[in-house]
Amino acid sequence: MSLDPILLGLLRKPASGYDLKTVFDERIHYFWPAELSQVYPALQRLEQKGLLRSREAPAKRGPRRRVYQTTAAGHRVLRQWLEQSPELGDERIGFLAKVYLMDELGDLGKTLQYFKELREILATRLEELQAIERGWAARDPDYPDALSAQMFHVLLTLRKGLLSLSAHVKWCDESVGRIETRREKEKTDGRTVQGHSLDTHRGGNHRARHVLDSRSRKQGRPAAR
Amino acid sequence: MSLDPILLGLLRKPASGYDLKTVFDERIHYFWPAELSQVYPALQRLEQKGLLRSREAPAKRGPRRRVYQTTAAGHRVLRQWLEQSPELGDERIGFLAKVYLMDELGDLGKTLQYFKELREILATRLEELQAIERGWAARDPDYPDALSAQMFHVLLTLRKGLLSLSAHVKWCDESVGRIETRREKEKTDGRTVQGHSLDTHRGGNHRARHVLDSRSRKQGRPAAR
DNA sequence: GACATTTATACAAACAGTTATATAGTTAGG
DNA sequence: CCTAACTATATAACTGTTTGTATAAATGTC
Repeated sequence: MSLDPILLGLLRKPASGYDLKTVFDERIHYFWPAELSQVYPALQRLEQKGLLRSREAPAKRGPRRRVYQTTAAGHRVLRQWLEQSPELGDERIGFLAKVYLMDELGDLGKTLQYFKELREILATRLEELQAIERGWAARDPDYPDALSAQMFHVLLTLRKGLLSLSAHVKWCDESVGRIETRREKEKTDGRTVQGHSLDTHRGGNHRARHVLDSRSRKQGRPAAR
Repeated sequence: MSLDPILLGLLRKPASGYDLKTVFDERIHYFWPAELSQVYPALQRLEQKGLLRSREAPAKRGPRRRVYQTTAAGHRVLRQWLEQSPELGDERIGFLAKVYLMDELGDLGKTLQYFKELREILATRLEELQAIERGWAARDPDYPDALSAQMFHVLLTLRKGLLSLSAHVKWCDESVGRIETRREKEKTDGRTVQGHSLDTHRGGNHRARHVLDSRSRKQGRPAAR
């Protein structure tokens, strides 16, 4: 998927490209970041397709504003997208890729440091979301009841962030523990722990195999994602 | 970041583009999917830069193979990348974007159905990872001790997947519960729950504001990611 | 009045990734 | 012997995203 359906969803109420960028940076960036240079051409493209309409709007300060809004056709496209079944999509998780390859450094101390830094970054974002939740609760004695349909759906996304980030922080803590234990053992064992080859978990191959050894492709291919 | 450092990491042992695609589809795709049509040009580019070297290799079956391997320069670049501090990166979570906008459908039943389907997809992937972990444990009485440095790092990434997916499944279950409760209330209240506007959580504005109303930009911008 | 900041739009260039297609030798089954 | 499936490489066309730059009006402040 692309930015387009998100723009159609946000433009149920009129807004300029600049307004949209504000919203992306305040709320949406947690699950879909966007740059102005991506938003403006997208708005023009969607208007050409008839999914948005625009008008000049009086600018209180600064240059003239162009304000966009979703058309009936746009709403149809949006609903069509919303009714499709969920897909996991192709996540690219850079910080995990690094951990996967970090044995290259041959220094568990570096891995440990990496996890400690990562934990701080994740904990900071977690606190950010917790502050939002506390804010809602503080202002609304009935929270989390009596929310509008819109806010109810926003709450569901917020909960995802909270649960997900908590799990990530726990993972970091667990990893720090595992690394420290392993380092202890390295010292006691005289720093020559070699253990099993990477192939061990792939079945009892007598012929030593590297991670990259090729085998049946089709079987290994991921299912529909 | 891009595919490049991952290729440098995997090519510490020689492999062809085809071999690499196998590895991506078997192991790496959980955090970094890649297509052959992306791998081949990348290998050529990295060889031109002197980070990889290649040679023709005898093909046991099929056409001639070109086998790549990381050079000393490539290892330096890889280590440089590995030593950089972790970054969260720009995750794009399509299934969350949908939930965020799903109030458009005006039908909580659709949202409920969506979460039930999502739960199944996530639970299936979770079981996939649990099976891998069980496989390791079954074949190795000492598991998770006595792993090679490489396998230890792979274990850390596996644990991330397990904790992360568990949290996602719990989020789905929690959401299903919230939605069912809310639907009950809708019936009892005579299907006219309006609740608060979306602005409520943003502070006590007397002047009604929409999500998309523009406000100070710089403050709202996300910090370094 | 000079300068920085904010609001606002736009486009070019580069980078990253996906989909589709072409090619061709090898192996296994019917 | 034919064909399907597998192994293997390659490229073109496209889509999506990021980075950098140009422009310009209005506001605030030293």
